[in-house]
Amino acid sequence: MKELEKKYNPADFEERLYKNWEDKGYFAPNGDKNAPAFSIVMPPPNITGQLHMGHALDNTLQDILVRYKRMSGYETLWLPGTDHASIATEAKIVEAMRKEGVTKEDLGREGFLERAWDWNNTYGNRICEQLKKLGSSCDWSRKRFTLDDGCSDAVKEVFVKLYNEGLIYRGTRIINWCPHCKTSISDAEVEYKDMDGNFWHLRYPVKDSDEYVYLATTRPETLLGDTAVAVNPKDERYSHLIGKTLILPLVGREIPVVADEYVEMDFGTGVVKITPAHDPNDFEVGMRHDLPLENMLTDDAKITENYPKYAGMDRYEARKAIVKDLEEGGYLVRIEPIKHNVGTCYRCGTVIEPRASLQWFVSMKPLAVDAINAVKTGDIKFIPDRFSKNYLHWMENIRDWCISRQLWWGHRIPAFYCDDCGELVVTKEDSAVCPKCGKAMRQDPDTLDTWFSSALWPFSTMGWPNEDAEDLKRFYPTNTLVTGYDIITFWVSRMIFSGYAHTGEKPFSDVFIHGLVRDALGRKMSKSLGNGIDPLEVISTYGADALRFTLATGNSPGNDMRISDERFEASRNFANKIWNAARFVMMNLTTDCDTEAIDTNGLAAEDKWVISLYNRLVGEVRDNLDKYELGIAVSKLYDFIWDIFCDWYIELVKPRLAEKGSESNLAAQRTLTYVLSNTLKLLHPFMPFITEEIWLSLPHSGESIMVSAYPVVKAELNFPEAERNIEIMLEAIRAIRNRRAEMNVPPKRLAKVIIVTKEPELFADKEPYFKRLASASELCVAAECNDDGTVRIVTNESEIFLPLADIVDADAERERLQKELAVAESEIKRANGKLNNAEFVAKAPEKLVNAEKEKLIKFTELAEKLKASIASL
RNA sequence: GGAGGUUUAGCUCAGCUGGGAGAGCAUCUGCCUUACAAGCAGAGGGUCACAGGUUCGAGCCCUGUAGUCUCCACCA
Repeated sequence: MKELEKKYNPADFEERLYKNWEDKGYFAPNGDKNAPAFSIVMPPPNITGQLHMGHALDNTLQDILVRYKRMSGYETLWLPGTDHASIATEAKIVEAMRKEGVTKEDLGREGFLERAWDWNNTYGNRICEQLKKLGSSCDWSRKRFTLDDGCSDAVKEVFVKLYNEGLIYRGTRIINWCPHCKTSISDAEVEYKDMDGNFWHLRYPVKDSDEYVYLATTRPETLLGDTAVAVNPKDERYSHLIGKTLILPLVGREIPVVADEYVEMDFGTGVVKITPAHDPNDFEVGMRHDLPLENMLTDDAKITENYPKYAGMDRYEARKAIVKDLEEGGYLVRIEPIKHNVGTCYRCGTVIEPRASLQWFVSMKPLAVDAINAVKTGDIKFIPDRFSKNYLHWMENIRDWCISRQLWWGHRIPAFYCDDCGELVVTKEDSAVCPKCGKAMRQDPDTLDTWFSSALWPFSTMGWPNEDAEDLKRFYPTNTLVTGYDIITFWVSRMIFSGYAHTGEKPFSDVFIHGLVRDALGRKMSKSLGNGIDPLEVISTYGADALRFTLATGNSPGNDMRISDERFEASRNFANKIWNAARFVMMNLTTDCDTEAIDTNGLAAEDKWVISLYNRLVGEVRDNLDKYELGIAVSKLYDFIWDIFCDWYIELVKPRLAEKGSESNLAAQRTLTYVLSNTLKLLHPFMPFITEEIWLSLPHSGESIMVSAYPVVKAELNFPEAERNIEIMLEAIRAIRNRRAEMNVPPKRLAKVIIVTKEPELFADKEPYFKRLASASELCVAAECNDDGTVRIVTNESEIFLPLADIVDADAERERLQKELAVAESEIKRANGKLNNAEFVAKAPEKLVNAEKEKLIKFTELAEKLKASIASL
């Protein structure tokens, strides 16, 4: 046992405690194979990342669950790791290189990868160190990386497996191309944004005719890639044109008019230009009509050399030039400004260009079946449930997943080509020899979508594909996944189908969804806005516990939250409150108290009262935690600690603490220590540092609060009579304080307190409390009181008289009592109204009807008392 | 175009299966009462967005309207 520093200063101990926990190995599973298992895999932060509020929230919630389960006797694993974040990391490194005047091509693939690994070795661990400051109790000895050998092996295994099952294929499709990142991206990685644009209304001449067809486009430069114009086959306006030939303006190419159901007759002119290489719908039309693919853009969105006049122009530059030429050639009919949605790259914000390209895809429909069932049957639950609707909608309308990326930092696609005979081999081996001609094969240069490896995270980290791996057997499927709603499609959905497809089991049972952290104005925190609050700064100013408390409080599942400095300050003040309460308890400890159990013999009513309330709190907190209501749990702890324990209980026992050595004194010490120590345990998952620091200073058994047992409800700790006894006293004290404050009676001006009650035993021996807490000079419990010049306070259980003749204004007193009488009478009216309502009496639960009856009696008595008081004035 | 969230005190938000509206911050009043001024004791402040409906009873359930935010889809 050691003394606490006078001032709460989290910086003094947080780091020391964390190091101790880690050194003692508390974060690792405790090896108790008889206990039930509980596991969470951490959503791996990107190696490019610095800890931001989103991580802080996500990991705080996970840590709360994990610490709770660990203390509740589960063998617990929280498995951490990092994500190589292929596109984000590569972009970052390329940018750094650009400043040095070096390009990827200068370094070559090997050189670039070397640099990327260096970068990972230097910065990849940074965020893990930051997570430690937050108090995250994850098992760092099991830390994984999506690009480490084990994860890479799992990726190859899955790729080969799905390829052999025909669920991974290579083909030419329209994909989303980011001209800045120079890679394909998946549909999920496209963000649509509202932008101003135009409809350029054009006309294309019909060959050997004076006729024109009129159509509109938002991307006039794609005219270069047109290989047809389409109309609806039922459209009589154009039936004479079907099969005719048009002359493509500016290019002079002859293109056919085709008939296709895809064209809507009512939209625009009912004529659509078809650019199969640059539009997904046009691509489909092109397939049906066997149209050529005319790719008119380079990989950085410049016009290809096939069109010398525009070659090398950027797509927007070309747009201007082409519009100008169309106008000059008489092909531009008019320009109509519109607002429309434009797809952009989720990483860099560049407008994406749909582009026909040879890529690898995962065939999603067959894989989605189990993933849909899992959520429909409740095998996997979203918390809150409403997110399952989002998820299902997405899964049920899923399209094939483009997984190849034209990047170097990532898992290289395990496919090999024979340049001689064109043979393709997909294998886990690092190299391949052509089975047909025996020559060395060339590996596909592309890498996989970064989410391909994240999708396997719950089991690749536990040793899969080795199905005998210890962790896999013990901790998979995991219990809960904690993540934000913004990542359900990217990640959660893909883990779910991958889990079923590769392990035959769900990856997790519960998906606990939280919202985004926003600034005080409700804006998403972002670097570009500069409105981010740095969690590390918050930790150094207010402490990790204050940060965690803030994030856990007033936050309900799935909803966004706003945070600001005032809230951190309030949380820090709470920590300070606990700190001082603990110091007070320790100051008064003269004997070694048992914190695991309490002998309730010889306890005073207030001791039983606080223990009884504590005992109820245990049940409620556990219940809330089990239902993922973390915010509710922590606010109940806050109320109990501050209001009940500090403001009332400690104040109530102060007089007894002066009577050193008495039985009453020892009982108070026992109660203080027991309740404080166990409340700290309840609070530990939320505020691990301060609870440990104090707990270690109190009498305790065991090495650390974090491996102590989470409190359980004990039937023998319910004391309803003591609760009533104390509540009635508190009501009287509150009423006296109230009245005195209203009358501006200074606290130092003491007054005799006379209580008239039918249950005098309730107030026996209560004088010290009224003296301390209600400025009483003495307490008289009497059958009646007719003193003049007294302040009268009427409560349900008693009437209280305060002789303050010199400051009492009889008229004011009368007026006040009249007001209270009016309130009482309205209550009577209300209760009568209910009880006279036959339907209420017939249909409402009996308990409620009885409560109303009791109220009626109470307020009737109260009104009588008030009337008598007024009459006697 | 479709779906969902949200609307509660001046501000930020809780309010768990329908049974008399809560917290923090801010404001006002009085207190350095020897754990804590990062504190203590009090006070004021809400037609629970609006309109209907179900119910004995609605902040909570249903329908509609409006504001706001988000997701999905995307017609050239």
